Amino acid sequence: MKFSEYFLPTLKETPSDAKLASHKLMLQAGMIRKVTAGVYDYLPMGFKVLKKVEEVVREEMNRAGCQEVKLPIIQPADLWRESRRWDDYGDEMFKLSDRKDQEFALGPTHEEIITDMVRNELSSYKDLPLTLYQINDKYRDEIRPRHGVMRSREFLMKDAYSFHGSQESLEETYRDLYDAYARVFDRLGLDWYAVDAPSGLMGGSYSQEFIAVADEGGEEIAVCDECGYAANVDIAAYKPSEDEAQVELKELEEVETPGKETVAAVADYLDVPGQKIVKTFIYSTDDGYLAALVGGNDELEETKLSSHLGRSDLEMVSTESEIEQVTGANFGSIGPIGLDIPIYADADIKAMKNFIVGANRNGYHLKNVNWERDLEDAKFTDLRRVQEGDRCPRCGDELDFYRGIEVGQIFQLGEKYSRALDAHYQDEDGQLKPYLMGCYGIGISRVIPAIIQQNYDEDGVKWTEAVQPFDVGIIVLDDEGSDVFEYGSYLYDELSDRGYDPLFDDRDESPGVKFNDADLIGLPVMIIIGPRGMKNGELEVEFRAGGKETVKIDGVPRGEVADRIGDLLNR
RNA sequence: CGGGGAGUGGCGCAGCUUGGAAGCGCGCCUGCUUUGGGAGCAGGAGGUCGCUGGUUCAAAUCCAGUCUCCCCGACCA
Repeated sequence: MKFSEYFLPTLKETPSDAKLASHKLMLQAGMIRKVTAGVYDYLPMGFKVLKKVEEVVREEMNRAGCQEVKLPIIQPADLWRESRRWDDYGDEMFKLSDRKDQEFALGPTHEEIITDMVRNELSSYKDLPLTLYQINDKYRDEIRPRHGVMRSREFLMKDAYSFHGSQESLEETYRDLYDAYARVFDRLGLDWYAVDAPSGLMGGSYSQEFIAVADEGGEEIAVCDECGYAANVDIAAYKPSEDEAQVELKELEEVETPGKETVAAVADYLDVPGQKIVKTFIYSTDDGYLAALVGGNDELEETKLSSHLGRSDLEMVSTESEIEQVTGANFGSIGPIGLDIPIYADADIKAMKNFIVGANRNGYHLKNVNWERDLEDAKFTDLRRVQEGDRCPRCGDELDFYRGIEVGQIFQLGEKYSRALDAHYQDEDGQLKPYLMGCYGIGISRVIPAIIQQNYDEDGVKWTEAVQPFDVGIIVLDDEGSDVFEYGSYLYDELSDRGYDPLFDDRDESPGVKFNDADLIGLPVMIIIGPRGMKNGELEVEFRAGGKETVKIDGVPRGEVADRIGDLLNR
């Protein structure tokens, strides 16, 4: 490609509304332009990179035995009503209607569509298993789109769906797809972790996310380097504390704590460590109230509570009047003792003795509370968020915490959609059974900012080999008609003929502009041909990753120079 | 949805407090000079000041409403 003919509008100044490096660089390097919040144009170079990501994914999906299809973006509301997700997905969906007032959605995902497609065709166990995938735009009316194509409302996703007659088959495909994903992200050059994940709106039993490590990422994960345990912090488990040594159980005692409404204030007032206090949260459900208890310095993880209880109707009681009605006290003094509601306590505080809770009487707390005597009905389970210093639930080694960008997620969905959509097959005994399903997504468009976020410097992008938009740049530092330009022109043709993808910077621009653009757009190698080098009988080859080579051209046949450059490109 | 901020040539911004000729830098066009890390000189094109209404002799500027966008948070790939 000749730069002068390529639609590659680089920006000297960085757009003010971009904060993240990947967002800035994609705009500056002329890859994307914003159309409206969360919706972007891909310019030629951006699109080229996008297609490279897509191709890596497609190759690995095909290799894993998946078949590519193309499903519609416009989807009828009826299908979504059938799966009951029309309301569950809610405002997250772009909804529209046609001239007859028929309702539709722009597909945020395709479980309904694909299940509908196969339900009339896969009628025998002999047809299973089957895995289909597509690479297609998805639409989600994000609450807050941000960081360019990192979180946008229209985005390109690879989504695959598998159908099975047995859990074993589902698990086998799940493992195969896991392996395929590992190959994809390795090939793309990402530094990534696969972590246990909540399955959210998709439903299902087991799910893992693929997280590209980046400090600016929106996901937080806990990882054990010792045994390989890795989980999204929303569900990450920890190893509970050991029982405190034999301690005498002291007498329960009500103490005055006037106006002390926070853990810190109470701890300070009573001169005890904050962790000695147990926090109480009251939740309402369709079937009444319940209490959740965590340590004073811990954070209740609602995801854990709701998945432990297996219910999605949890709502934390957050108005003064309601909390008073349930406990008889205001927020600063609520506690579990004397409440006639189920009590769930975090496993980590089970070992505590003689601790402190609110007295359910304004301005008072209870000291020397003990489970076996005062709260014998409390049920213990993992309820709190993991935190710095926690130990691995499997091996006890200390957990490491990272932030990252979610680039993929795989789910064992089970029967959720096949049941809802009445999608059955007949097994060997002639029994009608719903398929077991899995689904597997990769955020193709999000992979690009993830790669950039892991590979850039102050000058611009440093592409990984799998997605680099060009193999090499040819920078000529003289105008058309000069020997310099002519030599560059020759190398451009020659390298193209040899199967490389060069960008020939033939623009009438000053050297500084050309060098800076080359760095910005991430040309992995620059071949620099200028009058100065020409005079010395040489040209320079400069690597984006660092390092420089000089190639002698004086008296050397051009073909040999091209050979030499080819060697340098291949190393 | 809560909190903060911004809408002025393609991009980045000033002007608004105190109403009175729409400016600056970059980019763009023409010509000449330049050419190894974002060149110089000269000339030029380009703007419904987000939108609607109001106040006023006069509104980018004051008032009211409205739309859009950005940042932080709760949600999600």
